[in-house]
Amino acid sequence: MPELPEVETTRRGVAPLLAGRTLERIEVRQRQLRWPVPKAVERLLPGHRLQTVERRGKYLLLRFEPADLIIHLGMSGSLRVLKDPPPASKHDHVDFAFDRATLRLRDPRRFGAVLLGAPRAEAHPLLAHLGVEPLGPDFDGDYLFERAAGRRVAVKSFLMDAKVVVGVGNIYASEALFAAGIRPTRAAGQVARVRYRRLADAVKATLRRAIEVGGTTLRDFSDSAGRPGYFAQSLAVYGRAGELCRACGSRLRDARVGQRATVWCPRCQR
DNA sequence: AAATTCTCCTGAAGGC
DNA sequence: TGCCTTCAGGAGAATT
Repeated sequence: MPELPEVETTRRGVAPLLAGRTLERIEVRQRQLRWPVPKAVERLLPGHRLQTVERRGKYLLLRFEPADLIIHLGMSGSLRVLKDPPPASKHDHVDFAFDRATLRLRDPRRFGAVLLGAPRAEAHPLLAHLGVEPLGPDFDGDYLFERAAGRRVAVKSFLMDAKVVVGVGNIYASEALFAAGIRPTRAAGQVARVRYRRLADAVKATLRRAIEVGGTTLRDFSDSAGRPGYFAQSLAVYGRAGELCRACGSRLRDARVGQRATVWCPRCQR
């Protein structure tokens, strides 16, 4: 599923191909995504040039002069740039036809979103109160420690709270907590400052490494091949419940934490 | 205010 | 082989 690294990979794939191009028309085949695709998208954007493609958390922001196009990939969304788009298949919900290529949104589960930020995405209610960027300068252990003060929610849920820090989904939260030696179920307010420093470093390292690996999907970005299961081979705990810890050999435990599948090593993580 | 539960959707996986 | 059930999951909304 698209996490921050895959969204960033998508951004890096789309930007050089489409920035500066003119959006000629939009075809919405399925308007009912997470929220209905606003008609204003089709009304305001065609005829305008795409200025930049940016990212805020897991939201992609396509900046046009009149307004920003906001795209979220949800769980199963993907974007492709197609020079010569084949006929749309069942889950190809929206096409953005630019002068040289078409940006096509595919999203089988329809948890994704296409929205309009008018005039700018930052003002949109969904983005206005987001937490800090995990790879930005404001995210560090001290920040986490201060935000966690008094919180009794599990540290994993805390780390996945977009009002705290954006873009850390289930996979990376699980992996970063393992790397930092912190048990996911521990109350957020019961984690020491020094351990939050390790956690913040682990989040950054994990995301950066995944973005690097995600770069391999860049190369075949505009062809129609499915994307590879990047990063999967280097996962220490996610999806490995019942298997043995690669660090100490203990059997990995699992439970649901905040409605999310969670795996940890009972020996390495306290 | 904070924490928990519910909700959207479809494909994959498991059970029989 | 096939049908039915369960589950996964991002994250806002609703509820406690």
